[in-house]
Amino acid sequence: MSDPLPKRYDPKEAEPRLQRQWQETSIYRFSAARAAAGECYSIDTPPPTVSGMIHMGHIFSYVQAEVIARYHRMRGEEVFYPFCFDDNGLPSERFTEREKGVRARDLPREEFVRLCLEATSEAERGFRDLWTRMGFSCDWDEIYTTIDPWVQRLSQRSFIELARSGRAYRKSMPSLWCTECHTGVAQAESEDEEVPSVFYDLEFELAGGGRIPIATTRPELIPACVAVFANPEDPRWKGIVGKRAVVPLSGGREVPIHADSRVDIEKGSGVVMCCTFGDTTDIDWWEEYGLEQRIIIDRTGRMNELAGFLEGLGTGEARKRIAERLREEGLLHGGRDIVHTVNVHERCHTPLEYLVQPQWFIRVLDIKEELLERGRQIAWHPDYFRARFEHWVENLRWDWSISRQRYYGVPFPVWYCRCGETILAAEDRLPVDPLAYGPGSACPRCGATDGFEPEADVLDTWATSSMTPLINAKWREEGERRHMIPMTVRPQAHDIIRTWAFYSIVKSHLHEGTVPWRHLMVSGHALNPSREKMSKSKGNVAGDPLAALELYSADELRYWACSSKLGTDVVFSEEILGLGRRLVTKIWNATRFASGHLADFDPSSGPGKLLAFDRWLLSRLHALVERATKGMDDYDYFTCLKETETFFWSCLCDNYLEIAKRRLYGEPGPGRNAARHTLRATLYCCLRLFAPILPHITEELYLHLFHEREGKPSIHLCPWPDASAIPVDEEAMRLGDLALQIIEEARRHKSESNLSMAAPLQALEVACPSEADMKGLLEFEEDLLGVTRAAEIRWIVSPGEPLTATVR
RNA sequence: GGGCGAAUAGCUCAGUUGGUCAGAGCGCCUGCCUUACAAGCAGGAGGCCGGGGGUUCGAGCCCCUCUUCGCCCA
Repeated sequence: MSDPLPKRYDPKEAEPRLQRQWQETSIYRFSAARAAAGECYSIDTPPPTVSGMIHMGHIFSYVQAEVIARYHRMRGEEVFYPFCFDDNGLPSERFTEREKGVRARDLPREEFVRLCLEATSEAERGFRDLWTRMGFSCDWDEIYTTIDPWVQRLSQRSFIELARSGRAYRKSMPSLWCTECHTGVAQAESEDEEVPSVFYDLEFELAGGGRIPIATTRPELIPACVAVFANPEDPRWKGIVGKRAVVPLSGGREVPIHADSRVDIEKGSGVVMCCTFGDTTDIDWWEEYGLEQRIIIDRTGRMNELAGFLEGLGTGEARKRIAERLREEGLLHGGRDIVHTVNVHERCHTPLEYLVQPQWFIRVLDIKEELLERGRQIAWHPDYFRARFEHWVENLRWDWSISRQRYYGVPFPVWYCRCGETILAAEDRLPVDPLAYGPGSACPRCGATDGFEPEADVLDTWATSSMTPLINAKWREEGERRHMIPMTVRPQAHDIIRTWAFYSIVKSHLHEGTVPWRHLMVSGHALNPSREKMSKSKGNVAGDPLAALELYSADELRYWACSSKLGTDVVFSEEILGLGRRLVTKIWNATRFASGHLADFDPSSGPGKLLAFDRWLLSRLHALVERATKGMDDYDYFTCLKETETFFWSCLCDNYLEIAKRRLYGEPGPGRNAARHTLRATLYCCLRLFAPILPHITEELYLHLFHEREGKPSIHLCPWPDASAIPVDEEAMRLGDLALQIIEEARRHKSESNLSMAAPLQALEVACPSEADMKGLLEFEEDLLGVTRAAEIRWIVSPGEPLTATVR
């Protein structure tokens, strides 16, 4: 046995030491062979987006998943817990631009990509250090990034397969465009934002004379006006339908007036203009009524020559300018300040435009039902988040746009021949960058061998990161892990249900005809003390994990991350961290005490005859293990933590330890032996129940007190406690609770008399409800005398009355 | 406008299928150096479980409705 434990636990010294030890002995290494042979618990680790922002939200969500990983490892399952990064795409580009002080479009593409690789790999080192410092038990040998060549190959293979089957298609059609980022975006990357605006009241002239009022928030789109609409039910405007309206400031250009029920009678004047394209209704009308297409906004958000005198202006400036002109012409009758909802890009909050560009899409609108069914085949934790997914799928109105007019990403393995043919790369040439290489074969349609135009766009990052379940399974790669399809669980936060979860379900459905995972573990957000979603930019400890690790131990931060039920948002609170510190200290002190009494104890000698209070504690422990295990099985680490904490503090420390002291300090004998056995078993059990959440303190204490006899090199390789191996004695449990009431009364008396708990008592008089209970309670007498310091207990029976104890 | 959560002690939250469920921790008050722990221990005060209806022998728990807050989507 090693030296006695020091009086204080020093996590700053112990945690890094233990983390080094875990790494050196590779205790978390994944064994593919064992996994294929037995039970594999596979985790589709979320690859964090490398955008330089590591914040407490990461810690919060990843700890929760990590705890579950540790639990299943202790259950004897082979845990596949890789680590990975999503390091290409817009967020990484933006990060690189900030970090390196450059702008992508000012640099040669290759140069920019090189800078991106540099910046992201630096950021990844930061992640890795933090992950290690938090004690995360992922297998660093199973690391990948979404820009790794083999991952690119896998992503391109997915695209080619979808293109071959017609599931992916290229089409020039109106789609969402960010004029700030110069790229198309998908519906999932847009969000609604309330912005103040002006509702302008305009007038259009009618071709045959007369005027009609039209209200709009976007007068700068007037040059793009291709029709005017009124509601057929609107009595005010029955007369104008079928006539033609003259577009203001257009030199007399006329557009048709149609009736359509989608016009809101209540809003504005009840007459609206239809432009190329102001909103999705404009797009619908353009298609259904075969309207002209007048594109006046270019990729950078500036007005083009079709906009006449507005040419060269941005939309905001154009709006002001045209409003002035309309007022001069007497066609503008003022405006009202309003707040309305605008569709903006989630990354930069720029209002999105609808531009017509050739884009690749993955067709999903026709398989909504199948996707909903896949959603139902997954066990969601908590279950109510499934509704978010379903709601999203039901309300989808665009196919998934996967073209990004950017630089740093997985290239489309595609060339276009002059004859119009789309040439897909051959499988054995992947990964391929068409900007650097040709297809390596002749055009299958016209036989041309050169003059191919490479696709310059890159794939949406989600097109690759949606593959993570298949990347983990090394899909159609050497060493493919078929048994990991589907994976066991995807842990993620609730904000990316519509993106990551949704796209992953799409890909697994299309490629493998199955769900990507059996379970989906959805965590909430970490909030700062003002209940806002956290961000490091706020510059406080609450947002910065590295700053927090200066003040708190990894175990304390983990305690905080597990201090609420899965799925709920939680405030970063120093108070909760304080509770974590309290618990760690308590565990240390209790074990230090136990260690003094267990140093020379040989558990193999057996428990001998257990006393009543020993049986009471073990029965309570049995119930605890059942509840804690059920919690963990249901992804409810919080219940496991709280139940264990309450048991440990109250049952074990406050009561049992105090009760057993007399025996532990006493002469060797059966009573002492039974207490040592009970204490050792209970403590070892509790440490293991705490181990997934508090891996450092429990490891430190395990190594000190249990390692030698239990054999396993780490508590994290020890088996999770088995409730069925802990004896239950219902009667001892019931009577033990009654006996505690006697102790309570003695304590109350001492407290109210301002006496020390060590103060002796003359006598306790205990009135039992029945003769039988009295007989049962007599078995507790020796321990009761010890803990209350009473000289004697006088037992009487008061039939039918609740038990009472009185100090005499 | 639709969906999903939440409303329980001053604060942060537990309360599994309706019947010892009126709970925990923090904070507060009163004591206690008790041979692990004063970062501790013992004791105490604090709530008609958001409002209103209903079902039931019985409702934080189920149903309806209203109010407030948060998130998601239009």
